Parts: sequence; structure tokens; C-alpha cells
Amino acid sequence: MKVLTKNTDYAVRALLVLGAHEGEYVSAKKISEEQGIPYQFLRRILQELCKFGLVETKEGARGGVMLGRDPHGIGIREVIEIFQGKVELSECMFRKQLCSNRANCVLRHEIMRIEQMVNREFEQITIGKLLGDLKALENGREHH
Amino acid sequence: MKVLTKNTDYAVRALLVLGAHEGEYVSAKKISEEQGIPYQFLRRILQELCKFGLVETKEGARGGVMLGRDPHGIGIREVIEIFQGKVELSECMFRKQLCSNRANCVLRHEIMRIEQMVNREFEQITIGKLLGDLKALENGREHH
DNA sequence: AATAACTGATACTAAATTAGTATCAGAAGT
DNA sequence: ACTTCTGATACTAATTTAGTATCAGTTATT
Repeated sequence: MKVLTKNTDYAVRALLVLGAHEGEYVSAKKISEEQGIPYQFLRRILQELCKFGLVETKEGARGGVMLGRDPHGIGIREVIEIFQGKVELSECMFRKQLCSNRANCVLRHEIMRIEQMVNREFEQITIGKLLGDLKALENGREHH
Repeated sequence: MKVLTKNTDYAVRALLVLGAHEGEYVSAKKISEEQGIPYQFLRRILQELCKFGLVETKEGARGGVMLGRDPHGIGIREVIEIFQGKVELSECMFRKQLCSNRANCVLRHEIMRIEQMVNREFEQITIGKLLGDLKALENGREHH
């Protein structure tokens, strides 16, 4: 059971890179090389992030990508939803059989509870928070 | 983001049917018809469940499948792990880049926390518990 | 004006996973 | 013998995820 797909994974990494260069435009090429992410794949991911306003872009030479919001306002949940859709249990239980089959409803109820929990958690993990964690890690190393 | 695959979904449903007939052998055919699960698909699922001891089988006429344990001892987590593997984040962050890339470690740390949380929850949802919920639902209907 | 460094848009292929089907052999009850 | 069942296993189809390629257009720089 894989929680995050590459899409999401790469997106988060890219956002962290951008967060480390706030106010500057960074090119997809640079991010791609720095993070070892396939270039064209990353391009599409960045375009998607742009569409949802998480990043802003500038075309042409010296152009690139930049965070479109305060890093603390970008939660992982949003990123996951862009690339993997809402956290959902097996849809079929939900849609096909609806509540005709009560057994499913019972399980569904429990899982929706967990879903909400997970969503709350993912929401609280923001790019800003991760950047902070990163910095703390680096400082830890200096004193050692 | 689909949390449960059909494998898991069908497995849980089958286990609930078996839980409703404790002590009896129920045939795959019956479960399949009752729950609208493709027969051959279900067969394989039941064989898998058998391999892991969640159910016991009896061959031949009048044979079938029966719960192999106390329903309260069968947690959804175990079922998910059988069919979907352990709950894991994007493996690549984990395996490929290890901790060379600290950014990933930061995210990984957060996600492992959520993973544990989710696993604890899934563990506590047992077939026994779901059967209880089901019964409660039915009683609710009677008085109405 | 030419060029190099960029993004926008979009079409395509490949690999992996999930879902579902089919078949044959053997066990047990009738 | 015959029917109802599981064991084992091979196969196909559909869907999702991952990755590649291409061309048009924008902007800074010379």
C-alpha cells in the first residue's frame, strides 16, 4: 500500500526547493538536476501546481518557478489531492452498492473516521513546517 | 487516492459473512452470490486468507470456508497487509535516496508518524467489532 | 535581430498494478 | 458414479502510474 505516488513525492520535493529560494524564480531544469527528478515529468507537475496556484511561473530566459503562497499555507494534503485525488476508501462500497449492503456501511463508517484523521494530519504538514524541520536538522549538524 | 483495493474490500465482506455463520462452513459460491463478488476472484482471495490462517477450509461436498479465529482477533490491518502490503509512503524516498537527501527524511518522519497512527486504527477495527456494529444497526431498525 | 533559456500545452509510450477469467486436478458427501 | 466443493495456477483485460517527446511561444541578453 503506497501512500504517496511519485507525482506527489516530486511535487513536495520541488516545493521544498522553491521554499529554500523564496522570492527567486528557479528553473525546472535546476530542480530536476538537484533532486534527480525526470525533467519532463517534473515540468508537468509544476504546471499542475501552477494551475492550482501553489506556484507562480515566469516564462522566458531567467524565468522559472516560484512559490505562489506562504509556505506555511501549503499543506501536503492539498498536494496529495491534486495528484491523487481525495483520500477515499474503496469507492465501490460507496457508490455501487450504496447502503443496500449494510455490511459495507459499517466498514465505511469506520474508514471515513480514519480518513478524516489522516486528512487533518496531512493538512498540518505544511511546506513551511518541513522547511523548519530541515533547518533544525542542519543546525543540529553544525554543533556536532 | 484509493485506500482499499477490491481484494481487501471483498476479503472483509467475505469475513463478515463468515462471521455471521460462525461454526459453519460456507461455500465460496454462496458468498459470491450473496455479496456480488466475482466467483473466481473470491476463490483466490479465500485461498489467500486461508494461507494466513484467517479462515479454515474444508474440501468436498458440504465443504467451504469458516473463520479460523475469534472474529475479535481479526483486524482490518492484517487483511490490508495481506492484499496490499504494509502501509508505506512513497518507497523511493525511503530506499533509493536514503538519507542523503535530508528533505525526504523530514517528510518521511512526518509520514511515518501518520502511518503508525493509521495502523493502530486499522488494527482496532476487527471483524468482531464490525459484526457488532452491524447488529446494532439491525436492532435500530426493528424499533422503528 | 538572433539566440539561448525558459514555460505552455499536449500527445504519446512503457511499466506496474489491479481486476477479473478460465482450467484442471483432487477431496468428500450422497 | 456423481455432484459439490477447494487447491493450484495460468492467463487476459483494464486501469493507473511513470516517464518521454515535441512544438509553439515568451523573455533576457548580446
